[in-house]
Amino acid sequence: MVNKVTKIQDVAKVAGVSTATVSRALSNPELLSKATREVVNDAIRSTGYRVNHTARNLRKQRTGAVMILVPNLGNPFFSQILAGLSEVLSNSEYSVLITDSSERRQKGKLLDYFQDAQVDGIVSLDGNLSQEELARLDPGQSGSGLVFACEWIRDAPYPSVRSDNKDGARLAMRHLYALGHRDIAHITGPEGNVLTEVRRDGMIAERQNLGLSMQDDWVIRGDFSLQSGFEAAARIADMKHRPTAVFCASDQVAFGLVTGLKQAGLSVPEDMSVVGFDDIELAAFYDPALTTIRQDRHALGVRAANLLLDRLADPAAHQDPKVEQVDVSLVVRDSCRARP
Amino acid sequence: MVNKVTKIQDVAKVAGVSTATVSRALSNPELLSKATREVVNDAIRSTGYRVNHTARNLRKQRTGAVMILVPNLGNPFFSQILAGLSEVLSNSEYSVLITDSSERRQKGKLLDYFQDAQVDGIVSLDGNLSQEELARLDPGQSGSGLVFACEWIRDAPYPSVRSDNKDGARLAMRHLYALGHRDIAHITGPEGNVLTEVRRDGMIAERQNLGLSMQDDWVIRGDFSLQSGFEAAARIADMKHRPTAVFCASDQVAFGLVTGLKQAGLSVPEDMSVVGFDDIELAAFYDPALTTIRQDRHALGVRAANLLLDRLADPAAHQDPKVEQVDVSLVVRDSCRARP
DNA sequence: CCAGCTTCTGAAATCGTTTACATCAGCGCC
DNA sequence: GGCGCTGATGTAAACGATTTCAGAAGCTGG
Repeated sequence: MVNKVTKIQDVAKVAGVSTATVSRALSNPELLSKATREVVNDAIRSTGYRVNHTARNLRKQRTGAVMILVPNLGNPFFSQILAGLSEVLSNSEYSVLITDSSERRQKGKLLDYFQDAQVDGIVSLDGNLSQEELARLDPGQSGSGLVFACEWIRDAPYPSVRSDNKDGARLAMRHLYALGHRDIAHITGPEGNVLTEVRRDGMIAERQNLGLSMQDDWVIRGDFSLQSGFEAAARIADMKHRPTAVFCASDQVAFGLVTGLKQAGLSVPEDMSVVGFDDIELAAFYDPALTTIRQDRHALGVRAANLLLDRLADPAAHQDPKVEQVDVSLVVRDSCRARP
Repeated sequence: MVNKVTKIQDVAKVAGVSTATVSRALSNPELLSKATREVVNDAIRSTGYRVNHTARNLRKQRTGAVMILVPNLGNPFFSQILAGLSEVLSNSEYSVLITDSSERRQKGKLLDYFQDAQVDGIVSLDGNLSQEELARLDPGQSGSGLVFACEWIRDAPYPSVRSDNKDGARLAMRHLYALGHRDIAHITGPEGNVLTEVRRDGMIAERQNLGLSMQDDWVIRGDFSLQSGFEAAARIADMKHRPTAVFCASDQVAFGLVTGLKQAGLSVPEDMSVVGFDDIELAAFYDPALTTIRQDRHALGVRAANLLLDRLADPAAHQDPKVEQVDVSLVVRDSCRARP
């Protein structure tokens, strides 16, 4: 006894109108007279009718889906952004497809996937898309359906939402400076990443502002990971002119660093002050609780989603590649101490 | 100059065959003679044809999507499971919709969403679905498209993939016992959660096995969160007969506990041994590096995805609600010490 | 040489909507 | 009274695939 699902025909029959009228009741109620509208709505309720999105999308020549491109689904950093994105998008008429870009790239399948990507819009958290990849993503040269969040592509004409990373670097450096530190190292993100560059440049700029000198080996290549912070610790511990503070490009790096330093016999904050970046939840519960730059990742997601929805709703109106900047703030905890 | 997208008609014209033949070349190549097959394939290549999934799905009376129900997208614990799920599913013909169940429930929209959920299958990481919710999810009483991962619903006839939580509890207790601990506390997950119960029961069972006594207040209600571990620390520190070791229901709880104990003047592992559960990435880089029960979250995701795909491919063949158990293991690090 | 198979292909119906166009009634106005 | 306009509705053609059904061609065996 399969409960045949009701379609627009059935509703029309019950209401005693044509399918066109039912359709209009759904999408353009203002076209109908009050009377019919009510009859139809009653029929919809009584039949328990649900619109078939596949059919609607086919007819409307769209997919009803937006894709979110995440560099690495396994990285918890992104989960809050995803939550924000999903919060907005799932209340829209779009469904949300989440895809791990690094994993697909690894399999050489990303391009195929893009070519096939049948979505109305894309939010990319991945700022390392190649020209070729972009070309596939953006077939109609319009670019209106592509929005970046968190990361972005330098000099490319896509709208994006990002944290004020430069200000983050500035805040971190000022905080350390105010505590008396003059010899400050930096562990970067991975090369080629736009966040890496902006945070590094922000740090260098602020360093010059403050009139601080700079040793080349105080900028240490990392990749945002725990492991890279851990490895950097060994190098720092071995320096003969050792910095007294380290500004890390991510909280994970900072955690790895603290652990590594401790193994090398240096304790934080007594022997070394450490500032992170992100303020992931664990920062407050680490030992020592981590002083860091707070990024509002949820807001990043929410705003990117809205940006995309605006563009999809009216592609013409939003031609300019708007860049929205989200404020960051310094969260002072226990991983920094005044220089002795 | 809009590049009109090629449809099956165009391919047919180029290849000099009917659309039916092109369609067959795509879905049932074995029905065609070698010659036509090649002609059609060439035409497909030369036109750059991509099948329109919306049209295909409409005709095939399915949605081409599976939904993943995540209790909380903001919780990093789930991201590895998602990665595993997505790895398998995105290589299938299904696209993946990820939805935050708690967030929707909060808005009272989960039921609406389910009713409307036009998906072919569902993987739920949320074991707290109500009867009503289940009923909506499972309209065709077949249940064949619903699979649980990680969590599950007690006594409900749905297939699921889960870690061997009981064994995890056993391993943790044995480890502590072997180190000489006899007074062992437990911080649980949230009430009503099936993982909470299984781990707690596993601990109690093993405690009896080992002939250990038990103080009521040694089982402390938590909720898997950092905060709850932190709060538990205060209670433990205040006990007059204080345990010498704590088995925590999650790594996050363990982190919060360690931080809280330290604030109370107790250090880990010197004054208290601590075992976590999950082995999230940070466990290795915490201070002290956390001894914990490793769950293979990626495998959980991969196997749940395959379970679902099997069922979708052949609903009849897989009627029994199969339960797959994934092994866990003890990872010994630095947060436990032999009892003095 | 023809009946009866196979094997391959094409014509056309179909999936469930939306929407361009046609129709028709009612109304105001000269 | 006839004309044009507006507002409300219906008819039927899309949207782009899959699939049923039937027919054509090629074989086999008697």
